[in-house]
Amino acid sequence: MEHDRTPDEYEQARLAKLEQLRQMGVDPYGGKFSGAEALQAIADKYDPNHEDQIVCGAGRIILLRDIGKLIFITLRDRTGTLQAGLSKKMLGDAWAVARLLDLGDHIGVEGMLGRTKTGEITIWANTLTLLCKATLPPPEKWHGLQDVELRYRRRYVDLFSNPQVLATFQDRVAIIQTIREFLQDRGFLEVETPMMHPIAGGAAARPFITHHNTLDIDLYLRIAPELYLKRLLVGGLERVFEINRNFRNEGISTQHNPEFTMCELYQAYGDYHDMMDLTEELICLLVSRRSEDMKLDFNGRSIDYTPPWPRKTYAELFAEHVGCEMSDSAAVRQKARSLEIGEANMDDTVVVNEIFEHTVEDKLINPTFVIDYPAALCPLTRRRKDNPNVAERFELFISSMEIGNAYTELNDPAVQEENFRLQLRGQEETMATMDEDFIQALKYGMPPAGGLGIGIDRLVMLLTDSPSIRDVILFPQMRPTE
RNA sequence: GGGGGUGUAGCUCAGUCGGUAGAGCAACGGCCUUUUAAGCCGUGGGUCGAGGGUUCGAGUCCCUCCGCCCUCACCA
Repeated sequence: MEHDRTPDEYEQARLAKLEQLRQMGVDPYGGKFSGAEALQAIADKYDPNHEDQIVCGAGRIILLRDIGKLIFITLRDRTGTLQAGLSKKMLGDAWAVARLLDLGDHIGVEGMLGRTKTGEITIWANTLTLLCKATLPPPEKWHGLQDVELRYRRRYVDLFSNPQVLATFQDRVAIIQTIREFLQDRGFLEVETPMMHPIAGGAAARPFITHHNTLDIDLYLRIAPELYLKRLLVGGLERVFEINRNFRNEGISTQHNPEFTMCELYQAYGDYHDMMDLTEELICLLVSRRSEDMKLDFNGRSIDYTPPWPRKTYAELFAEHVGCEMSDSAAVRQKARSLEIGEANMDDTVVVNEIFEHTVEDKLINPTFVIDYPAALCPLTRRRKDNPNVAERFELFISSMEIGNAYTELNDPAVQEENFRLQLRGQEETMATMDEDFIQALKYGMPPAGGLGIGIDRLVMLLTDSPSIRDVILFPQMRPTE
């Protein structure tokens, strides 16, 4: 539909100008433009005592004021904005080009760096080079692009018309860079493991299925890199991490996108307490770069990241917020019924977890480590030595969102194999495949280790006060338009 | 999948009780050599998301469908 659209009056007008430019011998799509300095750098070197500096800049026209024989243009590049003054007298033949400029075009100008009567730093152009004629108009200059659907579908327009959106994605880049540096400083090696898995493992989620023609096998887009990163532990990469996409074929919401970015890391000879220390240190570092007092607003609420963060056991939080012990099966069942949880066909552990998710998680606003999960929920986790029903696992909650998930990794191949068997029982065929190779890897010996996963998108949401995951993913998944 | 909201000009938005479809920006034409979201004069621009229904008459009321947003459910 988009392709068949007949040009509207706006596009027609610009196409007509484009044709005029071609007839004048001007390439409306320009080419390499050498010598342009960053606009901010140009503005910075303005010197009222030397208004004879010749400078060269390029950018997109975001505002245009036509005063007759003089046109003022606000140019923007990656560094900022700067005014260009185009006068009929100074441009000569190129004045004809100037008169055909529109909002959204890219141009390059060269000329003297000066000021206007009102003090605005301005490049008084001697030459004007058209670098790209835009044949569709930008959104309204006051409000930018507001329509949420269009913002996601045409993120390129969102980015150039809403400066705050660009700033958020620049923040995202900086955050991820800081995470990389933090981990590299601690001796973690960044690796890339397969995105296409013959067996979808490392998490319980419905995978996307694809097919390799030559091998004639189905493959799954990975739901987690965990099992491959642990193979690397076996291989001797004692500190390893990966920041990359996971794919889960599940619901879409303000906290879920089918593809999302996860940072997973593994540290040999560590445990989940080390992972808590590391998580707290990392996130506090990120927060400290954006906040003087370790507080950041999210969704209209102030979140206090001041360490140390509480580390409370699952059982403790359950008793505190639910009002009964999780071991009290009768009370737990009664509570479940009062929450309208269909508990009849569920194991006690599952019922407890349902109640936990309904009752406890939305109370966890400031960063909180929930530790020591029921072992039955954690097939990849080592059990506590003093209590085999409890797994050495934590989840980090901030603003009721699960931000991190970590364990002391299970490295006993026999226990791992048994856990897989229990997990596979009763599951759908597509998800029920034993990863024999992973068990084999464990048999060669995986050092005891702490492992951690941090949901990067959700973390960026918190750090940039973005209420939806779509606001921190450049191209969120949308239903295609027909 | 359930519930709620929303869809009007390129963009941002009004549109009352059912009675000729509106504004700003943008566009087009004109004036203007120091503007600052430039200003002034003039002109054009609509499948009111799609389809059906009620009505003398529907942007408005009803039904179906579609997109998007929120929310619940689902979701180690």
